[in-house]
Amino acid sequence: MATNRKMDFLADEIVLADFAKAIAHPARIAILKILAQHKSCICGEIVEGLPLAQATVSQHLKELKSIGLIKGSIEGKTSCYCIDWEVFNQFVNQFGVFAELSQNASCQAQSCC
Amino acid sequence: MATNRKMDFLADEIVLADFAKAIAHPARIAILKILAQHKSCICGEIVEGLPLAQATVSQHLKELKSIGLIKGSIEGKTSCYCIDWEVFNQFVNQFGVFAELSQNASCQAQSCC
DNA sequence: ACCATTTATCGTATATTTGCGATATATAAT
DNA sequence: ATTATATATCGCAAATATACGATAAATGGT
Repeated sequence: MATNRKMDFLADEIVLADFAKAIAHPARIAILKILAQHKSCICGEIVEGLPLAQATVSQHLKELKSIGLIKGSIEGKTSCYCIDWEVFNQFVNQFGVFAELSQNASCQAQSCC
Repeated sequence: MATNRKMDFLADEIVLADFAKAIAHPARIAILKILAQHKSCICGEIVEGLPLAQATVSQHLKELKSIGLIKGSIEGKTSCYCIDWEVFNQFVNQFGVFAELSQNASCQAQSCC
């Protein structure tokens, strides 16, 4: 059981779900907020700002980076991260899909809800 | 290990993460798309439209309902679901938080990324 | 060269999510 | 009342995600 059915869905559904999954944790939301506030690269400050161990924060950063929401680069002894706003906005705009579908809907009946 | 640190975060971070989690699965994205297209209550048609067993779809519907993204009501022999657009839009608007933080940021340095 | 600092990765324990068959429940039709 | 249909819930197996100590790797300072 619990065989992975992910690939039985449409590509854009998977993409949007993966984006949602990337931000589906308060720590990752908090990281994005910190990065947005600083607008540039801080490093161990992210660890300081979160109630989690360094290893855990590093793991969350990796996840955000792997989906492209943040960029990272090594600056000497430290690592710098920042939000890739282009990618971020691209994802957020995806939510417009639902409103579009809603407007094009042929059946407008509102029978029960 | 893996003790739940969720409550160590801010309320709005938890709320946004929970919303993201609710849509962090292609099946639930697909369900929302179907509901948006029909704009009203369909029932077993959701099961028909997905590559998953009825029990599994019912579980996904329950998750979307529990967070308030969809509403459901029983219509005789069938169940009807539809998107709660008020709640949906409320959540989507939350993403504006990041852009706001970014604009208010005192440190605008873009040293590395 | 040695040490302190910073960050990434590994290994592992635990928690949560996902998927589905089986079954319960509720209604409609006969 | 019996049966068929539609949906929800239960119980469990498998898959993923989360958290963190330990440790590795890389750099800068002495």
